[in-house]
This record gives sequence, C-alpha cells and structure tokens, in this order.
Amino acid sequence: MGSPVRPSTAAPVAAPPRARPVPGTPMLSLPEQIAAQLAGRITAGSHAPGQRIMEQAVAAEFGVSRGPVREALRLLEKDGLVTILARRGAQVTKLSIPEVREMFDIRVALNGLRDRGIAEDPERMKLLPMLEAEVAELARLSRNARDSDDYVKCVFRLNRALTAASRSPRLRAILDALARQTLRYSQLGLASEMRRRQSVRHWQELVRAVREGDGDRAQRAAELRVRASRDEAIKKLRELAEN
Amino acid sequence: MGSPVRPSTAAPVAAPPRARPVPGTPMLSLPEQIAAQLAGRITAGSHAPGQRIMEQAVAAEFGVSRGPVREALRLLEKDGLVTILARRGAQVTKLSIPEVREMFDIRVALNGLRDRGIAEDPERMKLLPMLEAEVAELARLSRNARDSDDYVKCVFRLNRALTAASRSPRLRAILDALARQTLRYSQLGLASEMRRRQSVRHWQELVRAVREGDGDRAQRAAELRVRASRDEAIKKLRELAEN
DNA sequence: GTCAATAAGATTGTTGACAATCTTACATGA
DNA sequence: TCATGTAAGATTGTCAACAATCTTATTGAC
Repeated sequence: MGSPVRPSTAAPVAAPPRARPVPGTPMLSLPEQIAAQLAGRITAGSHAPGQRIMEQAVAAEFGVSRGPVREALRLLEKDGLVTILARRGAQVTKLSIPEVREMFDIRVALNGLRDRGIAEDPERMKLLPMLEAEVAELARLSRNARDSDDYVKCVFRLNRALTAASRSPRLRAILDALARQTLRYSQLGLASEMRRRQSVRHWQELVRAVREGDGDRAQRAAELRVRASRDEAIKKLRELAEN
Repeated sequence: MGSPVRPSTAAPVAAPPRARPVPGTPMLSLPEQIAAQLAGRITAGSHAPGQRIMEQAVAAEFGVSRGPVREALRLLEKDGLVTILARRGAQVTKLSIPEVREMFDIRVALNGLRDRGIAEDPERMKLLPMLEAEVAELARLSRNARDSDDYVKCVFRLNRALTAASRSPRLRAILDALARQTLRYSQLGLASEMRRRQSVRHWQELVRAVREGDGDRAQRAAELRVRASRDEAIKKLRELAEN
C-alpha cells in the first residue's frame, strides 16, 4: 500500500495526518509527529480507554515501518497516555476513579509549587498583563452558560501558559504530562455554572497573589482551585459510573 | 565478537552483566535488563554526568543489536537518568544546582503527599513495626560518625519502603524516578553528624504522626525533612563547585 | 596564528525480515 | 453444556543493513 518506493527518510509520513513542515514548528522527529497525532486522538476520545493500539496498523496508516511507531508509543507511555505490556503491546491507559483522584492530588501539590514559584519570580510582572487579561476573559465567560466550552478552553490555555512560565524545567515536564492525562477529566469539573463562578474566584485570588508577590497565598489558591476541580470531576465520574 | 550465531532471542544478554533468571525476579525484558544495568552504573557514578552513551558500544557489550539498547535508553530517559537529543544520542543527565534544587522541591511536595497518605491509611498499623524498627536503627547509627554510610543506606531503605507502601501507583512511579535521580545528591546532605541528628528527629516525628493517624503532621514532618536534606545538599554542592 | 570551508569517519534514524510469544477459535472429552 | 488442550493466525521482539545526519580533523585562506 502507499507509495511503493520512498528513497528519503526525511519526509515519510504519508496518508491522513502529517502537516507540512510548518516554519514555526521546531521540527518534530518522525516518532514525535506520530506520537502527537496519536495523543490528539486519545485526548479527544477517538481511542477509547483500554483499546489496543497495534504497531502494524499505525505503521501502515502513517506509511512508515514499525520502528518509529514503537518509539512513538514509548513517548506516549512516558506521558501516561498509553500503557505498554510486555509481549502484549500498547493500550490506551484506563484510569479507575481512585487513580484519577490520585492524579489530581499530585496536581494539587505540583500546581501549588508552580504557582508559588511564579508569584515569587522577580520577573513576574511581565506575566501579569496576560494573566489579568485571561482571568478577565474567564470572568466574562463564566456569566453565560453557552460559553461553557470556551471557558474550559480558556482555563486550559491559562494553565499551559503558567506551566510554560515556570522556571523549573522538570516541574514543567511533569505538569505537562499530568495536564494531558487529566484533560479529559478536568472538563467534567467545569460543567456547572456554580463551579465556573467558584473557579473564577480562585483564579482572581491567584492574580492578586502574583501581583503582590505572595507565594504562600498563590500556593493556597492553586491548591483550592485544583482540589475543587478534583472533587467535582470525581463526583461527575461517579454519576457516570452508575449509569 | 561474542558468539557468532544465537538462534534464540530468549536469553541473549551475554558478556559482563546479565544475572541468571532468578526465580523471584518478575522476568525483566531485554531492554529492561539493559536499562537496569546502565541505571546502576549511572547512580553509582561510573558514568559521569554529561558523558555520552553510544548505542553501538552498549549493544556490543551486551551482545545484542541496537534495537533493545535504544529502548533501554528511552526507559532511562523516562526516569530522567539520561537525556536524549535528536540525532545526537543519549548522554548521562547533567543537573545544574538550580535543577537539583528544583528536584528536591518536587520531592518536598510529593513526599509530603506520600507520607500524608500513609498516615491516613486505615492499614497503616501493619507498617508501623517496620517503621519503628528502622527509625530506631537510624537513631543508633546517628550516634556514631563511622556509621555514616550505613545511616545513608538505612534512610534510602526507609524511603523505598514508604514509597512502596503508598497506595498511589502514579505517585510511586514519580517518586521512584525522583529518588533515583537525586540519590547521588541526597547522600551529600547527611554527611555531618548534626544533620543526621536532625534527620532522626524528623523521622521520629513521622513515626508519631503515623501512629496517631495524623496526616497533616506527617506531611509537615516530611516537608521539613526533605527541605533540610535539600538545603544541606545545595550547600555542599556549592562548596564543591568552588573547588 | 586564527578562522572558515570541506571531507572523512562516526553515530543515529529507518527499514524489512525472521523468531518468539500471545490470542483466538475449534475440536475433543467429561 | 462446559472445561481443556491444541493449532492457526496475529502481534510483538530482535536483528542486520542502509540512509541521513552529525563530529571531528584537515586544509586552505586571510
């Protein structure tokens, strides 16, 4: 299938995915491109939790051999999106409710650390305008039930920006992975208008803490914020489990 | 080099390492065996930070092809022991002083979470005897400057046991990785007798908290403990950097 | 003498084929 | 009808070779 001969290894990804080498893109390796595609599908829900991902099928779809696909699956395993069992291949990670809770608890601790670091960063003032603008947008979106999806997107954007602004590369790596893994569950926790209003208050508290350079306060605000998200997500998950 | 033909793929690891399939061992895959060997060397310090690890050399040494070695390096990268650069291969991860500090800060947060979980575990009483025995041993060892190495080993054992006892698999995975990465630096923080005595007090405080089921207290004790370890390690590292 | 271009060697990236293992379906017997 | 063993197919694990890229050493010019 696909093109019979392909002499170059530089541009092999074929069929459905594969964006043209965009200038801004920092040139992803072949396994990284494949991993990114699969990650998108998993977080979007196209692949159900527990579903097997077979190397040959992915390789055929992308028009490459199984080597790069294996590496892509290892990359995804590192992020926890996929679980690899010896001689049994990869499957989309399936989290139990206690495990989801656990992931949120780790995020409570590490988001607290992150936001403390940001509030104590001497250069935090550069970040403040963006932070204030996004939180103002959140406040606006929270008032209208129709904007629920946009609200969730804005929260994710804000979180990504804060993680990116952290001066701790290791922490960044762990938080990025956790964010990807809990993405699907986080949005469960922002479905009700009451929750969105509470969420806005937590974000506003963070803005104040950052403005004042109060690390303790920023950490507490982050902890409250993620705990609230956790509790609501678990509640929704239990409701879903009963049906 | 090595045996010219090897029909089976079941038992390929040859030359220096490779333990016989021990019954208790849960049968590590070939990449996992190689990764374990390399991890041992890295944490033991045989490979210096920044040193390159070349696939062909490792493959030849273990008598396998480069495939399993590549996977082993990916495994090590997941633990942060090795850093892989595109088209430039793997090198032993080299941490700056701020990065070491960062790792300890993450450990502060996550060890706190872990020890809180243990203090709040309904079945914690099963763990208490071991905990008390090990901490008593620590107290004994702390009195004699000659037992410095044994003290460090005992602390590591205790930490491993606590992590293993945690009911959170994800947390366990992250903490194990962090422990491996900071192992080399943690022992710097227990060199002085004063530090060991302080360390013992923190551990005793944890025992009390676990006995009483006081999660808050356990978390605080863990945070103090790791912070003290962090500060001393950084101090020593700065002294070393000046020479 | 220092710097830049170039070429040779070394090293990683990818591939296709084969071996080992696991899964599934089916036949056999209780 | 259900359990058990077996065989065929599917899937992962490993290997060796080739292509692409990076490193290093050498040469030449300023």
